[in-house]
Amino acid sequence: MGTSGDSLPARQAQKERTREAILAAALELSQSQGFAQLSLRQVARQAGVVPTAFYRHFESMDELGLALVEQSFLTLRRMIRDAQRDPNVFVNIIDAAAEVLVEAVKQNKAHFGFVSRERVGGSPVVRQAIRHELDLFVSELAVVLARLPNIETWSSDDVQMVSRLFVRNMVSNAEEVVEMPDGRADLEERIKEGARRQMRLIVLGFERWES
Amino acid sequence: MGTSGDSLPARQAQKERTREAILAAALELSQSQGFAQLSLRQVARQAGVVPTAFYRHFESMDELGLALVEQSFLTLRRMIRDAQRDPNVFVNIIDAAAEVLVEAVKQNKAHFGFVSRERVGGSPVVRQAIRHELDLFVSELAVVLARLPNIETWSSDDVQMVSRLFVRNMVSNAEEVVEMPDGRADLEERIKEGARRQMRLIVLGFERWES
DNA sequence: TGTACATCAGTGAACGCGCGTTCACTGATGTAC
DNA sequence: TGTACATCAGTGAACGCGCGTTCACTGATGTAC
Repeated sequence: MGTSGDSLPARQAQKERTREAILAAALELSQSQGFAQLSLRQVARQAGVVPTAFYRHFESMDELGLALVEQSFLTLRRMIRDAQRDPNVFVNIIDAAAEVLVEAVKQNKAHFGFVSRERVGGSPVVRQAIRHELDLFVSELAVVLARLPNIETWSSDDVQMVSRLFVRNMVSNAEEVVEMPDGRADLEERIKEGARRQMRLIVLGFERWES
Repeated sequence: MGTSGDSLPARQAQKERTREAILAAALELSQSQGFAQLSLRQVARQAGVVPTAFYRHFESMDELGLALVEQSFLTLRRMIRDAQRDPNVFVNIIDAAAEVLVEAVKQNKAHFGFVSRERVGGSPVVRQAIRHELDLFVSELAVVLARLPNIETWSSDDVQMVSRLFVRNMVSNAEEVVEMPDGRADLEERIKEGARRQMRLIVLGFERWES
């Protein structure tokens, strides 16, 4: 079960390539129109394939949507994993997190845009899948946060709530980065500064709260 | 130019009623499907009118969407005006705000849901109109906040930023209330408590920040 | 290696359907005298 | 008040179009011998 193109029988490899083309086509088109507004035929056209070929890969547009949710959260988790390895995290976790967030979103606008758009605007099935993944993600982030020096003494309820706030702000900031016109370094810096402030606020507020 | 049904010529009054029926139909249908997914014919059907009659009132679905944006922000502004008159505001502004927010959203799920959904998922025209209204709203709220005892000494930049955070959290909390199943008083209380905490956090954090 | 058959990803024609928009219309409401 | 005409909100038929889905198909890839 190789991940991509390693020594599969030619037929399976080609099928895999078409599947990727369909996913990429849908992701690309959904950036301007929103996934929920896409038609099966539009996606097939963009993927360079006849509409009926779509059914060899997905039962319906909803199923394709779920595959994109999965893809998007893989991207998101990779971002967190990379961030944890970044040595700057040990110097100043908040500055590093703001930096990583903005950079990762910039480089994966399609996936982050997909999540933030379809989280509220998508079909019921897709919307629910995203909410579920985000809930999971809040819990996963809570585990990471719980190990941090400033936070390790907090109650697990408080950590969960901070995690929820962080994720909520992450989503909001990702929305802003996605909407950001290209080449506006000033806007980018403002968003980063905003993200830093918000995180500091949350941590400061909670410390004082507890004391 | 009476607002509703007061002594207009019968024909105009009837036209106004049909217009309201179209707006109500679109708002209702958009709760399950999202406004961007609605067709003109669906809206006309739900409004009890033939598709061509739609054009007597709106040039296109986009124009109807803009009318709904306008309606929704009238609702939002009414909420803020009522909240300012509420005597509890002088006792504990944060608790009062959380209470008013949840109650107002509960009673206007359709409008708040419309804004939170179409803010990211709508057509470009509608999306931009909502962003513009929200920006205006941040500035308006900043004026209100600037007069509050705890805040009156802050710089206007800081007030603007706090206003932005409040509005962002308001939108997030409104989303949660809209998604809340009916009759779950426990969930409602949790959302309220969350909103109170977030507002306290923001204010506490900012106070400490400035000191 | 070569042959005969099986598999199956992608094709292309066809279908019925709801869509947005046009057009000429109808008949109740409004206006002038 | 009554009549003759104007206005115009809503009607209903018609159009061409893109849609999702079905079906029988093709031809390259895979397998058995």
